[in-house]
Amino acid sequence: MQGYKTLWVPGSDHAGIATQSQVEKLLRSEGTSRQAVGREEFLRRTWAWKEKYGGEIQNQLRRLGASCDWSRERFTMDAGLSRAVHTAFKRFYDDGLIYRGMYLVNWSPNLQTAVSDLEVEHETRQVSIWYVRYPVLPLAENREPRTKNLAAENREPRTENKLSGIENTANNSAPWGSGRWAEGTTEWITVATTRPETILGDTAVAVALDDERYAHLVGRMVLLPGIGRAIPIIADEYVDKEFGSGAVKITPAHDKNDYEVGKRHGLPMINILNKDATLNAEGGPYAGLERFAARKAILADLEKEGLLVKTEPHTMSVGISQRGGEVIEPLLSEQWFVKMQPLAELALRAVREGRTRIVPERFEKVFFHWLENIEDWCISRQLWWGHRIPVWYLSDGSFVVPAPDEAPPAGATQDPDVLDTWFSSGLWPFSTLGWPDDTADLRTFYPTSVMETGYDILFFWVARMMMMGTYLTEQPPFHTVYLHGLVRDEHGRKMSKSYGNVVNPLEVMDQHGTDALRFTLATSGTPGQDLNLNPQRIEAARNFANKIWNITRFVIAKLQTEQGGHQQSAIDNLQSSLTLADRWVLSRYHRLVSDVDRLMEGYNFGEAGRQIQDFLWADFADWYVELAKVQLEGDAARQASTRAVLYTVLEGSLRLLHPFMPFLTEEAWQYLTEKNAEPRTQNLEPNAQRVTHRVPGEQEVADADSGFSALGSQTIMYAAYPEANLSLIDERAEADWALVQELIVAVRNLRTEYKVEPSKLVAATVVAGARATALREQSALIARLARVDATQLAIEEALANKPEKAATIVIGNIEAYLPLAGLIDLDAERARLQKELESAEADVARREARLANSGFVDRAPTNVVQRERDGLADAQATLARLRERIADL
RNA sequence: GGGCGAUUAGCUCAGUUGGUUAGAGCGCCACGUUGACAUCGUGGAGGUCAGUGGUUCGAAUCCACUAUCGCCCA
Repeated sequence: MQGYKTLWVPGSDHAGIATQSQVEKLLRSEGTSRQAVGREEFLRRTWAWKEKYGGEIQNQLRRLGASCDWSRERFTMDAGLSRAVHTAFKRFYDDGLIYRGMYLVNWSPNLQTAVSDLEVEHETRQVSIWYVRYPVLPLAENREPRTKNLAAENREPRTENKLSGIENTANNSAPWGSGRWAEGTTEWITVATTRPETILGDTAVAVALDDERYAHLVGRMVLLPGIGRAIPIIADEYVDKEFGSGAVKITPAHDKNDYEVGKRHGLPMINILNKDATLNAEGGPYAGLERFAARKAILADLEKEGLLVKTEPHTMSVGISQRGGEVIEPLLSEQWFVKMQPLAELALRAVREGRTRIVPERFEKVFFHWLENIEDWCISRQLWWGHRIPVWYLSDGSFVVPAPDEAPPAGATQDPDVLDTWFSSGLWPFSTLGWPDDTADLRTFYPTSVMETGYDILFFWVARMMMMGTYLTEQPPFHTVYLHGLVRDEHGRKMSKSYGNVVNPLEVMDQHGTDALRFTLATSGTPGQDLNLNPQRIEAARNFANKIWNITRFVIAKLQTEQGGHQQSAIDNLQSSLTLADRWVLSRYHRLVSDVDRLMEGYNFGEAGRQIQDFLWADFADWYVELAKVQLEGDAARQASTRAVLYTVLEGSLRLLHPFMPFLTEEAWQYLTEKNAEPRTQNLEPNAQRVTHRVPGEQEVADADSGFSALGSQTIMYAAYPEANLSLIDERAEADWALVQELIVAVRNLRTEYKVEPSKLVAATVVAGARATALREQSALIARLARVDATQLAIEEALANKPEKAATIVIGNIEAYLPLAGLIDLDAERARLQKELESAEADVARREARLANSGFVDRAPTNVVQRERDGLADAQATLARLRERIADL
């Protein structure tokens, strides 16, 4: 519509975890599992599942009328995009940005895979904190702890049981669980923990550096309950002496902070968990138990051994799996990572330097904060559905990363893991256009222009596209990120299947129409703000659609001439013969076009839509259409000009509204312009054909006269988007017409107050002084719209004898009298006028006070002061006339 | 703990850089089948713009603090 060459590539990612979970669920229902069917069969089943259910979003998009290029639909697992993934991995690896290592990662026991930091949600929970005392070994028996560094030489977490040779040396050999295990102990240190089961993996007890309570114990050894391992007491800056007992157990393989402490002190890292969160052999007597069962068991034993000092309620934040919902387990394992810092720097710079702009701007701060504190990205997933990591291992333990077109070495085996789905989604802006090949699409459409998505995936997706795109293509993938809010239910609750408040867009579209849903979604909120989808609002939008349809029917009917033709005409040559109402509606229309343009440029789509609705309903339908009925009773010239205005304004408004309500406007526009022999756009607006080039990076259509304009008469999609003709914005006409409207509304109001039957015509005398001539020109309209008998409507400069028994209207210097025979009660009329008088007095007083304030007169802009002066003059006139009238009565 | 957002009519929400008496839809009241439209029309009621303080000639709008709700990050 504006002549830009645009492309919207539709498609979807493979949603690795979610999809695999669904297919595994399906397999379970068949009594089998992915392990049982094997990788190949599992992938076959997953592709089949994807073919069956994967198109839902695409179907919704199609129904919504999204103008995607469906011929270019992409899927992250397509061959082309997979090659892009492989290429990107290779590039990052060769450049030293991808590495593999044994680190503490977020482990999802349900899904049995590592997940990234972003896939862990934090939930505040009420838990218990247990105080457990550990026996401190006598000085003589203080032994060197087993020191073992995790580092390179020890990749696999230790899983074998190494308890042999270590038992309780506190002068007794009673076994664990006997209730006498700690007998004879004379010194203790008490630690506080929320996870007693991890005691089994402790490799130290730490106290604060400056904690005098424990200073004498630092360097001593304690005996680990349940296991009998001797571990040291160390001092570390990490410990907060105010927290708990001031002494904390250190479990480097199962806690992020402990991991750091462990690294600082060279502590062994003992992994006590299996992949399914049951305890492994390191769990000693608790091996084989599930983590929470183990917790119970060990607490019971601690109690029995007299080691449980106390239990307190505690509030803490727990990491929850975004997909699985279970508690995430920090687990030491070998994974692939992307070094984030250098990539984050690129993305940060792009936004800081304004090469990419985030709308609304406040999200830039969030974006900066996240990227400035980013940690390396764990990209390997222990899943089958996804892009298999392009790394092959040789029998000697070394590995190679071949290029996509290189064959892996014979006999090598590929890494069994797949990449995080977002790794491939992060390449979307260019992988879908053919990258890494230098394709015509890539040259034409990359970098893209506007990335529009929900703020909830700013980090997951937008930041990764920015980082990966800027690194791999040396330019930010888009110049603008437009973030919308999330759609919630009518009371602001998140839509969820279990809650049953999910709105199915397809059902809404069946019920109220696609345009109603689109218009509601587009106009219910503001950028970046969540939107509560109110069903009543959808109905209202449907009613609006119906209104437009009826307006269009009316206009089309009025375009029929006596000859049976469907007459449309341009307003160009009619300027001189336009009525005040015509000039008013044209002015309002061009003001609207100008406002909509400004709002759209500023990404204020909702406000733009609301203004179009407001104009069409309140100005065009409620007023102009009613006026046009009267004007169409005039002579041939008046009829012709009225038709021209009706046609011009409606046709333009339909184009203006088209992005919001594409189906209705297309249909209405087709009917309205049906008999068009040639494109009307040339006549409608002086600049309508000009193809502009306003957004940097957009591709200009080769030639404004090619195809584009020729198709303009066939579909509204190719018709030019309206441009405002500022010369038609007529302040004077708007002000003059506002007075007429005010008069009409005042008469209607009086009719209602005096309970005049709607069908009854009344008489009226208007005294308008200098405005009389101008108002007289509108008398036919006033008579019809106010339901005044045209033969009994008098508009005078002045009136010698004012009617006694008549209801009075005062608007500034204008008075109107309605001699409502038999209905006027003078007392009631006086009381009514008295009320108006009071409001006018208040108005005058307020304005006088403002104008008496020298600060206001001196410092406010002149137009504001002038408006105040004009308003005061009007109010004073109203006041004077009301006083006069009341006195007369 | 840090940050962000919201708080405006009974409900759901607008209100662009501060500038007449704060708007819309739905709901409510009264009236109405006038040849576009009852999925409608006409008229109306309804708000100390969460609170306090400040800046300003002027604050729903800017600043500070507080309260409540929600979200993000740690």
